[in-house]
Amino acid sequence: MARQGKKQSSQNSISIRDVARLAGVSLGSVSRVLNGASNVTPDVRQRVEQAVDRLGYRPNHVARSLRSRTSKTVGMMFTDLANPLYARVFQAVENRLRSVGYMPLLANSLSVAEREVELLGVFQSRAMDGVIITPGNERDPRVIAAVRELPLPTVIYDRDFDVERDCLLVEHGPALRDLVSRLIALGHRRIALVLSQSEARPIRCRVDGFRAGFEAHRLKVPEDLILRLPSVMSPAFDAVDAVLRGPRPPTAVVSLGTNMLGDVLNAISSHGLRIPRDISVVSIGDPDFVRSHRPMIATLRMDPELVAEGLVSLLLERIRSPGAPPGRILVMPEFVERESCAIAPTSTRKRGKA
Amino acid sequence: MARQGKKQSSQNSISIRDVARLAGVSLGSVSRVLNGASNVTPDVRQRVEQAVDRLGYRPNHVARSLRSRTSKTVGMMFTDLANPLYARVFQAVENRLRSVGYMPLLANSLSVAEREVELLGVFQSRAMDGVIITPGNERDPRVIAAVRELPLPTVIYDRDFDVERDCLLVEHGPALRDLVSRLIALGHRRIALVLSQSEARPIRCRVDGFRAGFEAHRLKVPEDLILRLPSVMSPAFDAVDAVLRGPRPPTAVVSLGTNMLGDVLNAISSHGLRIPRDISVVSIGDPDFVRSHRPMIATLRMDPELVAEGLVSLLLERIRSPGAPPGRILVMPEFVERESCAIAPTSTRKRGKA
DNA sequence: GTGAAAGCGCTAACAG
DNA sequence: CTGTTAGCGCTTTCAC
Repeated sequence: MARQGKKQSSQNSISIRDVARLAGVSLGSVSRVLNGASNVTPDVRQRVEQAVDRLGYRPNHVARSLRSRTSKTVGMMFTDLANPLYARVFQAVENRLRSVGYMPLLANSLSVAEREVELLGVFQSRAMDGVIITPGNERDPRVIAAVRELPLPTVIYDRDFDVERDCLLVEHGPALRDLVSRLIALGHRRIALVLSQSEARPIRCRVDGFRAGFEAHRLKVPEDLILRLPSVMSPAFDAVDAVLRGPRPPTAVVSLGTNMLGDVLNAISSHGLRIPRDISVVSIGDPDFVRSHRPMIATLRMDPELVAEGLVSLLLERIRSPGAPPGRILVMPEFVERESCAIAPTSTRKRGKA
Repeated sequence: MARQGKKQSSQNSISIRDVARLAGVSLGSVSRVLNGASNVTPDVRQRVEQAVDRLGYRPNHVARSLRSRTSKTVGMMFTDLANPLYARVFQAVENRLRSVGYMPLLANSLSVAEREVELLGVFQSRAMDGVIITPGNERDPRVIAAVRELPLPTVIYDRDFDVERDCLLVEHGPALRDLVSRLIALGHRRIALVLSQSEARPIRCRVDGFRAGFEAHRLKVPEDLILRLPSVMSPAFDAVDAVLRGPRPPTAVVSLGTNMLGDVLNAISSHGLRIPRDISVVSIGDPDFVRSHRPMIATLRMDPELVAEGLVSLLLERIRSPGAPPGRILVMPEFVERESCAIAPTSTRKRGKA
C-alpha cells in the first residue's frame, strides 16, 4: 500500500507539532532550533534535534515559504537548455545557489514570446525570491513590458533590454574585434564570419565587433564573408563551400561553435584545404569536440563559472538591497589559442611588405 | 523605488480577498471561479474575472499548495544536464508536464551519492507531487534506501534499482545485440566497442548486448576490442589508435557518442583509414555533429520525446492511483543508417564463401 | 449556488 | 530564553 509512495503512509506527515510534543517544548522553540536562532538553550536544542531525527521530521518548505514570504528559490529562464553552453551556466548557477541555500527553478522558453511572458508570471505566482533570465525576444514589446514590470529581483543574462535591471553582459563585440585584430596581425585579410541569423544581442555584437576589428586597422570590411545562416540545422556547409569556391576565398574562418562548426570543417576539408596551413579556423564557444578535432580548434571561450558567479552575486545583492541602483557586470570571453589558428597562407609576401 | 522589483510596489500583493471585495462576492466564490468549479453562476464568474484582471491578480501558488496539498510540481534529478541527451529529455518532459499543468524542478546530482540522497529529501520537503530520477549511484545502499523510502510517486529513468517503483528502461542490450548482428551480416568480425568505464546500467547493458550479438552467431566475442575508458575527457584516441596499430585491427567501431566519438574519428583518420571503405563507424547516441561529419555517422538513437512520453505517463498514472502495482516501460533505440556503416573491407572474400 | 469558517504547517511578534 | 498567539493566502468543508 504505502510501498508506492503515497504522500505518506497513512494519515500524514509529521509536523512541527509532533516534534514539539515529543521534545516537550513549544512550537516556537522547535522553529527556533530549526532556523538556527541563537537564543536557544543547548538542552532544548538537543531535545528538539533528537525528536527531529527520531521522527524523521522534514520541515514543510511550502508552509515555511508562505509564512516567511521567502521561497529560497530562484526562477531561471533560458531559451534552450539543449545548448550545452546554457546547460553549463545553469549547473554553475545551481551550485552557487545551493551553497547559499537557494535552489533554481528552471524553464525553457524556446524563444516563444508568449511563453516568456507567461513564465515570468509563473515565477511571480510561485513566489520566486528572484529570477535570472535570458529571454529570446529582446524586441517584443510584451516581453519588454513583462520584464520591466516583474515585481521580483531580476538579473538579465546577456541581453540588451531597455529596462532598469541588473545585468551581466558578455563582451562579444570587443572579443571579436580583438580576434579579428589578431588574425589581421597573422596576415589574414579575407576573414569569414559564420553566424546564425538571430537578431539577439550576442550575434549583433559579434557582427559589430567583427567590423570594428577591420576598421581599427583601416581595412575594408569583407561584407561578402559575413555569412548569416538560418538558425538551427543550417546549411553552413553550402555557404562556406560557396565562398571557398568564389574568386576571393577566405584565409580564415570564424564560426559559431554550435552546429555550424562541423559543417564549416567539412566544407573546408572537402576542398582539400588543410588547417591551418591553407586556412585558419576559430570557434566561437568551446564545445567539447574542438579538442577532439585534429588539429584542435582555437576558440573564444566563456567561462561558465565566471558567468555564474556574476549572475548569482548580482542577484543576491539585489535581494539584499532592493532599492540599490542596477548593477552591471561585463565578462570577456578569452581566446584559447590552438593549432587551428596560424599565419595566413600568402603572408610571406605580405610580411615582406610590412 | 519600486522600479527594482521589490516583491511588490509598497504594502503588498493583491490577494483573493481583494478580488472578492471588488467583485462583491465571497472568498469561496472567487476560489471556485479560479479553479474552474462547475457550480458558479455565469454572473458571478464574470464579475470575478473582471475583478481579477482589473487588479492584475495572480493566485499565490504557495498558499494554494499548502492548503490543497499539491504543488503541481515534479522533481527531476539527473546526473549531468550538460549531457545534451539528458537536456533533451528534460525539455521534452518539461513540455509534457506543462501541458497538464505541472512544472519540473530540476537538479543535477553530479553522481554524488550524498547529494542524491539530499535531493530526494529536498523534493519531499518541497512537496513535489512526484519525481522522475536518474541517480548516478545504482549500488550505493544509502541511495537505494532513499529511493525505496521516498514517500512520493516516483519514476526511475534507465536505472536498475532493486525497488518497487515505476521505471522506464532503455533497451541498450537488445539494441547493441541487433547492431552487432547487423555488422556481422555486413561481414564484420573484428568489431570494437568504445565505452566509458561507468558501471551504470546503460554501459553494463551495452557490453552484455555486444557479447550477445556475437554469441547469437556462435562467434567468439572479441574481448580485446571492448575498450572501457575513464569517463570524462578520456584518451579514446590512444585506445583506438592502439587497437588499429595492433595485429588484428577492427573493421568496425561502435562508440559512445559523447566526447569519445571525436577521438575515435581522429584516431581513424590519423591512420589514413577511410570511412566506410576501410572501417565502419556507429555512434551510440545521436549528437548533432554526426550529421555534420562527412561521411555522416550512423547512430543508435533514443528519441527524447518517446522517453518523455513514457516517463510522464508513468508518473501521472502513479499520481492518479498510488496503490497500483509498479509499471515498466521499455523503449528501444532505433538504428539510424548513414554512410559510415557499410560492408566490411575484406568481405568480398567472405561473401564468396557464403 | 453561495457565504462563512476552519485550518494547511509554519514563523514572527509578543509576553512573560 | 521560552511559550502563546496570530495569521501567511488559499481551498474546503459545511450550512444555508
